Amino acid sequence: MTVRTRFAPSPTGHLHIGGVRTALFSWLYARHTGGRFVLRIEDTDRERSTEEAVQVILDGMRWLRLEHDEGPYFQTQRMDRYREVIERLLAEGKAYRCYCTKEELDALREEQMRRREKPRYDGRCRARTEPRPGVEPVVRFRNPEHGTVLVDDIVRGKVVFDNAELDDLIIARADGTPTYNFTVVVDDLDMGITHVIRGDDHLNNTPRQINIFRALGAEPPRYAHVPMILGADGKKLSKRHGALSVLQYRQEGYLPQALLNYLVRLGWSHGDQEIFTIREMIDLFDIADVNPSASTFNPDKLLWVNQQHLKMAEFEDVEEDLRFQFTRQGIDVSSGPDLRRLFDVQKARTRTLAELAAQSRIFFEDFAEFDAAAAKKHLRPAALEGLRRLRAALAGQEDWSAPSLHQVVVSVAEDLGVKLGKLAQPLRVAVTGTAVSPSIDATLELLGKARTLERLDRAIAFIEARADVTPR
RNA sequence: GUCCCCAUCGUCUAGUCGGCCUAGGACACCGCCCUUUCAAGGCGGCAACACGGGUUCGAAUCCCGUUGGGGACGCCA
Repeated sequence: MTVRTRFAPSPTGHLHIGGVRTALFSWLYARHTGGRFVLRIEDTDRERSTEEAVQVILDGMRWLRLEHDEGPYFQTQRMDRYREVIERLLAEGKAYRCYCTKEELDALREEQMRRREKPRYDGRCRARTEPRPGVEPVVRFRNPEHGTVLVDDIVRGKVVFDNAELDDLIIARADGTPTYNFTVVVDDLDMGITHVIRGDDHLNNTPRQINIFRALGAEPPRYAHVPMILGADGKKLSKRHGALSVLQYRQEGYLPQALLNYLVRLGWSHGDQEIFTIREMIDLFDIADVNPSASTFNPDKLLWVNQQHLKMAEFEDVEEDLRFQFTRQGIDVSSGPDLRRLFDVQKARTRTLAELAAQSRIFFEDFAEFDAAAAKKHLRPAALEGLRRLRAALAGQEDWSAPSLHQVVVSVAEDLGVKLGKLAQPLRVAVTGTAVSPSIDATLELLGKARTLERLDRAIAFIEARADVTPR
């Protein structure tokens, strides 16, 4: 039997970290087993579903490269099918029309809460045969009254629910549209889903869904309820608790493989290994190894994982997102160093593409002024002689590659009889405006000869003016 | 409130059938080293089996309870 998993988000907001992880687990499991991964958009709530949200989900999944093998299916396009199944259940007496008003149900709920009972529909319309004038009925599923339902969950183990705890849930609203717990069952059945991998918050829905499967004469799929991701406050991660849209992570310069790596380690591990390529995740991941306890989202670790992936990344792999960062930060990369070379130099020193772009601005644009602290410390009269000699040596330099430039700096330092640091730091501040940059030879190479000389002149003039030294 | 789930360092986790656990790794934090800056890297430090009962020669590992945390209880998904 081929494994078929699915990711079934509802387009009512952005796609956040929690959703991404269940999508990842489903995708990984399908890939690991050579199965199929289905994408389904659960948009039966017409009030809250939007076209934009659908697009955001699709864009997010594409960016993450969690490609689906089938779909996206839209529930709104399957209305006829749901209606057909509802009619069938009604005809077979497995569902019935309920004429209770919202007011009545609210009162019932309130009363039950007051009596310290679990709020649930009491089945008062179960035996009703006559319509009630003026009330459009909803359709309720006739849940078994006795016995138990066993959920044999892959990550939770066996969980038993008492049917007496469950009530007759609404499967069709007064306007005839079907509701979640029902459409999920019809879809998972029609789409041949073998493994439902979803958030822990659905565990309580599962016995109801299993009962509907049985009423339809079908065997339910296997279930795997994965633990939730909690925010720093220990509460379920949601928009209010710092759950950012996936695309937000793209904007902040995270790599999709790093985000996925971080997420896969939340609730799953393979010995002491922290960094996984996508290939390794596919090979090693098994839904049965997911642990059952909830975990807390830790932005610091995500940053570290991203840094690790950035170090290993190939230019081709990140080029698109890197260009996106430059554009986003208003940096025109059309004139300046080769991006590939820049990336290779910078990738080991930054944690995100956003940082990488920000720290690379000086290779494309002139800086407005020297960083005050850096200038005060390094652009002093004592540095003048060294900078002048460097200016002269570099002006005559033909081979503008890092190794040769390194030689130039080293020999000037030797001539001067100073340690490299004494010369390199003033030079760094002179050409970048700050005390922080890649190694000085790589910095010069990336800057190019023209920019380097120009900035050296400017720095020399700056010191002369400041120290009131007569130019020579 | 009722039902369901969970419980190892601040956080993510290792912990195969109970003995190899004086509880390992990673992030963060703190030192030191390396060093042309910042990083990266190397070395070291801090830090946990929630509590109480059992079972057993032996329990972080099994059982029960307590406590704590989370989730669900919609004509939302």
